Amino acid sequence: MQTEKISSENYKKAIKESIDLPITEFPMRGNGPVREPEFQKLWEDLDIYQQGLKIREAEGAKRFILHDGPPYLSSDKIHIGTALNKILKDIICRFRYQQGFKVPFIPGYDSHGLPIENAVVKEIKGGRNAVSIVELREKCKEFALKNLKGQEAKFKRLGINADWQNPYVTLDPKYEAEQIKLFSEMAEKGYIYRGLKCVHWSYGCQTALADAEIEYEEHTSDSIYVKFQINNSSIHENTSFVIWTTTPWTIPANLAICLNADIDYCIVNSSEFGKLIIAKDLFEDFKTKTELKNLEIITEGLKGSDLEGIKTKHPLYNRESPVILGDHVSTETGTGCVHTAPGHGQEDFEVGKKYNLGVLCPVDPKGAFTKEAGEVKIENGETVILEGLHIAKEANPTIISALKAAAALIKHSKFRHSYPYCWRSKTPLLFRATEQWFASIDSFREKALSEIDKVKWFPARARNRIYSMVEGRGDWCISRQRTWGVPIPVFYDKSIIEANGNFKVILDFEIIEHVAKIFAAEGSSAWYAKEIIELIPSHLTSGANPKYKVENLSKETDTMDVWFDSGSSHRSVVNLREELKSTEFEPVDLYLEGSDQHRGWFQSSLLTSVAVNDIRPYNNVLTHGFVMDEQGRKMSKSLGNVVDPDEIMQEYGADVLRLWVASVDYSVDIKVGKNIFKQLSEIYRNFRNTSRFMLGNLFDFNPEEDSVPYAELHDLDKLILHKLQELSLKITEAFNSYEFVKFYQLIQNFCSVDLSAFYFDICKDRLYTHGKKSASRRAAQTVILEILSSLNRFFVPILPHLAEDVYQHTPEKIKEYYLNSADLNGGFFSPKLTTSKSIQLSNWPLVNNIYLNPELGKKWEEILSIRELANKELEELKASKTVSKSLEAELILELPKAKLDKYESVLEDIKACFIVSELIFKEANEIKVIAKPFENSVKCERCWKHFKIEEVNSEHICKVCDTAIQGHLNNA
RNA sequence: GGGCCUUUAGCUCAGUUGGUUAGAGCGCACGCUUGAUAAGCGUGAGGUCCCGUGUUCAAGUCACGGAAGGCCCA
Repeated sequence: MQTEKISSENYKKAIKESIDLPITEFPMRGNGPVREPEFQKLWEDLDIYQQGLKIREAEGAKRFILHDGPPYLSSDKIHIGTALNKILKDIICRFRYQQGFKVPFIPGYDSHGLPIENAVVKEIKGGRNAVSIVELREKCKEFALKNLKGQEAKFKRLGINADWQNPYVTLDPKYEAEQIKLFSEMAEKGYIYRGLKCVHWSYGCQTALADAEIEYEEHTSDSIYVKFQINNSSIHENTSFVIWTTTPWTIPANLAICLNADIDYCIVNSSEFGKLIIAKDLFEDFKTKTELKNLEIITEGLKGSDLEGIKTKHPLYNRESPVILGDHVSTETGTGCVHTAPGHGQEDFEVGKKYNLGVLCPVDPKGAFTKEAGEVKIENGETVILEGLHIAKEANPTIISALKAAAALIKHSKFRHSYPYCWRSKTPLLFRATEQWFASIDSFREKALSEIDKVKWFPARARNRIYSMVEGRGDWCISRQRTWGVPIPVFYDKSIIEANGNFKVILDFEIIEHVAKIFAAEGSSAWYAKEIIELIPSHLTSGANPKYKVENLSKETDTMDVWFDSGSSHRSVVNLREELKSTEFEPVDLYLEGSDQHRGWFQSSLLTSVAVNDIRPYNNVLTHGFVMDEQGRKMSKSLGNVVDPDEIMQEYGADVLRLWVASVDYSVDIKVGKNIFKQLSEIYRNFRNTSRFMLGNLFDFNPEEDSVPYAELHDLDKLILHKLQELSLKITEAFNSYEFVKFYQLIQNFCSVDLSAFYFDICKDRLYTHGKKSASRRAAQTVILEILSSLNRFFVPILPHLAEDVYQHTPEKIKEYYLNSADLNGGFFSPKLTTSKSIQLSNWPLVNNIYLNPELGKKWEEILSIRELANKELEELKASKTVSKSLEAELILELPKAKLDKYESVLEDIKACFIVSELIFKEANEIKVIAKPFENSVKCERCWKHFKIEEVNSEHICKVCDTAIQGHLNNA
């Protein structure tokens, strides 16, 4: 041995050199915007998605299916809400994978519908009529697929792990083919019918409009008060109901007068018009508006319900207009007696259906009266045939004149109000009853409701929301008068006119089967591109006595509601894709969408699935709220508070965005903004630094050789392992119930309170100064590796890039250990893996029961509360400037006898834990901590602890440090 | 206008069946450290529990009314 020969110079040099500071290349800052794409490239090169499936396949794992709801392809960018949605899905899929499930995730896109059609038409010179339907649809397809590429790039940038090679798109020919088969099956069961519905109609464009295409503008209408005289009633002789309307041209379509059962009506005597019935609350208003003199109420106390069934005479025609009741009638304006024309208003239509009034809609698509409007006598005694008169031009003056002639017009004036206009032709809109296709909900409503109760809803209140919607909803109008959609595959036989005046509908399942084959091969544009004869199996149109005569047929021009498109995905995707399908149709594990989808996809999927599969399409449904700005207000361009996920990723990276998703209670609306991301990036950095400290202190650790058995660990080590297991339990529970905000709070607390401020701070002495190979340092490293191996994997679902970064900077010896230790916290990787270049394929850490030690936890809870007291005392001491750090102090701990006995054995641990140089126990009745400067002590130049002079050598080095230095010099 | 939902510290969240002085982490302020250093440690200051009324010995918690905000409808 050369010990005695070690020169004082070498010894002095070794004081610093022998200190084992952390060594790692792992950067403090993530620099996500630059480095995340590098990790994503690695994953793509390794084909992590397919790899994962293969591993689980080899293990014979159970499947977990989260079926993606398709975002709409109106833009090549994604909304922050869409980012939230996809990140949540990704977190869940990654977690389920780690738990051992086989998790196929097929991303989807919704590609048909009005907004795309409109955006495309806007770009066509000469408007929509400048191109053929097939050309227009081709442009729509190109537009949608271009946006798909854009959105896909954003989703990948978010780090979403999915089958990007094979997404599903609703315009995919196979998708469309399955969709019309589903339609056909519903029709076969008798769930599809053709009926009337009131729609916003633009006579300028001669088309029905969707809500999004309506603009409201100031408009001057003819406001008229009209009396409807009661027929042959002994009770109310010479009495009339008074209605008010701003659309005189709908008077010919009047079929009833609607009152509210609960409103009070009165009879008013007028010198000019006889006795008039109006709502009592509107008497003053009526008097003012009509400027009628000498009005007086002669009878009151009549309820609407008292008047139901009275027959009045239509002022212009020889027909009756009965008094009916409806809840929509109010006393806000008018007379409380509502002119009811079922052909020209949704509420009128609904109430008319209830009373079986029928529907009269004597207006053609161009806005002119039809023959049905009949003829009226006007003021000069002339009879005018209404047919051909336009409702925006001659119709109103003519009707008003006729009402005057019939002595039914009480008052005519002009009325300015906001009125719906067509966004394109800028003409005022009308309500018009039109023929539409419907799915009859009543046929399977009960079944749908009972299936709702078999689904587990997160949060639970979602169940009530969708239940009441399905319970109360009317039939589903599935047709749209649009070009960019899946055609409704039916024909009309023009040679046969049915009782309702329409052509006979040909809904032939054999034809649809044939059309589906064509769609599957060529896409649904074939409906427009092909001749009718090509769309029908030849044996139905040929021969001596063909079933159909092609020359008599015409194609349906309506397309399907896009909710029918996406609502078919259980059929077109789940039941079609090899990796998703089951032998019998089975509900998938999870649907996860925004809360607006209660009325949307959750419902359309449920309805079509119950209709054809007789079962719900999902077993669990998770909903999230909407993303608001930092004040909790809705984002809008005009407010300038829109948060673009792309900008966030450019500034902070995807992981910070993902951390945001995990940091909030997404079951309600959530807030987002600059300050929130600033906060999050600080938390993210804390996670990095926690990981960095662990990596740095494991640089020389070989788990195979250096690990210290549990029994030989310090109390403090056992304590933190116990806390790690508690954390693991809670985090796993939180993930299982999709409560990621719990993960966020727990992991944050653990990293900053339990690790950074406690365990790590205390361990630094051991790690840095006890000597590389000392048992105490190896014990701390053993524990730190346990923590790292768990934390690294906890981070994978939420922060996959950070987790990968940590893994890539993990010392090789440790990576080998991960790969070979199948028993490390449940196996770091699958035993089926022989190499792993990525942590993305790691398994979820299992709780290690050996480490659970509640008794120890309880003991240390007490000590930690004393630590708080000690810190306060030390702080005061520091404030008095007598010491500048706690190692310069000594603590006197006064304790009751019982605690004294308990703590005596771990005195060294407690001293380390308080980070002081001297700790003295004293017996007392009360717990008390006294801090004072450690008098007459010298500082060990190496570990900075203070000692009595006789405890250090001539170089002012303590015994522990001396041993470490000797060890260092002997190994050098 | 209707249905469903939200409101606790600057931010993100806890707060059991009503029961001491409403908690945590972060941020902030002040101090320490310079051996996790564009880091780390300690201490401290922050609350009209959205408002009002009621029930109760006692209300963040229960009831009723309202406000603001959100989603879906009309």
